[in-house]
Amino acid sequence: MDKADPTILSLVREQFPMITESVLQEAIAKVAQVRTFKAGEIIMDFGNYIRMVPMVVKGSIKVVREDDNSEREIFLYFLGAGDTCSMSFSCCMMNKRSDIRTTAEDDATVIGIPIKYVDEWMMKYPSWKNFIMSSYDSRMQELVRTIDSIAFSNMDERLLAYLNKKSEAQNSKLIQTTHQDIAHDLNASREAVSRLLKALEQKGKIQLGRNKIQLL
DNA sequence: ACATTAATTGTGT
DNA sequence: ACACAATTAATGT
Repeated sequence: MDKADPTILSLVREQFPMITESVLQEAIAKVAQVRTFKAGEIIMDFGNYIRMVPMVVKGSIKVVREDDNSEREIFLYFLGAGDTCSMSFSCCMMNKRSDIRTTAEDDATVIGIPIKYVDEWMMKYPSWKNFIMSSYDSRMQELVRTIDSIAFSNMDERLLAYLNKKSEAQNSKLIQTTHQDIAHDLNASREAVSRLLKALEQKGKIQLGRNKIQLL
């Protein structure tokens, strides 16, 4: 057995206070791997098998779904520090390929838990089970809200919700992105996004600049 | 500092 | 959605 990595141990204590049992903290530090991704890098793609369940330590990660046939992509949600990827549970438990793609928004750091432990610890450690369940629950609620906004909201509300989530994920009111990228995430045309953004600017909700959007 | 070019954003149909 | 105009940032001279 390897010994517990002190770096991982302190990361777990800092970012995942929900995990209380120190035996579990040490178990994580023994088996987990730290992985870093540069901004824009693809972490998980469609069709990939999941080997690890990631726990996000730093940066933010964008989760998107691609339509079966074409190149159309649609934004699902962001993961930030302290979050974990609920999709990866269902995938790795069922030993199924990934239905989603995840990319690093910023430079991101995750600690990966090999799937065999994810399962094993469910029985062994109550706080692990609790952690998994509650993050599953909150992700589920967030997904429902996303579906609502796609199904029932106008584009301008969707756009505003997207901007807010992005800002929250990055802990910054200043968003660095292009209209084209937003349009891609929302599965809309770039012109429509530009026009809606300008309308939002005139309502005093945001301030536009090249490659940046300031939330007010 | 100025000109050139590429990328991003704005507008009319 | 398309075509093109205008603006801004980056790069070279």
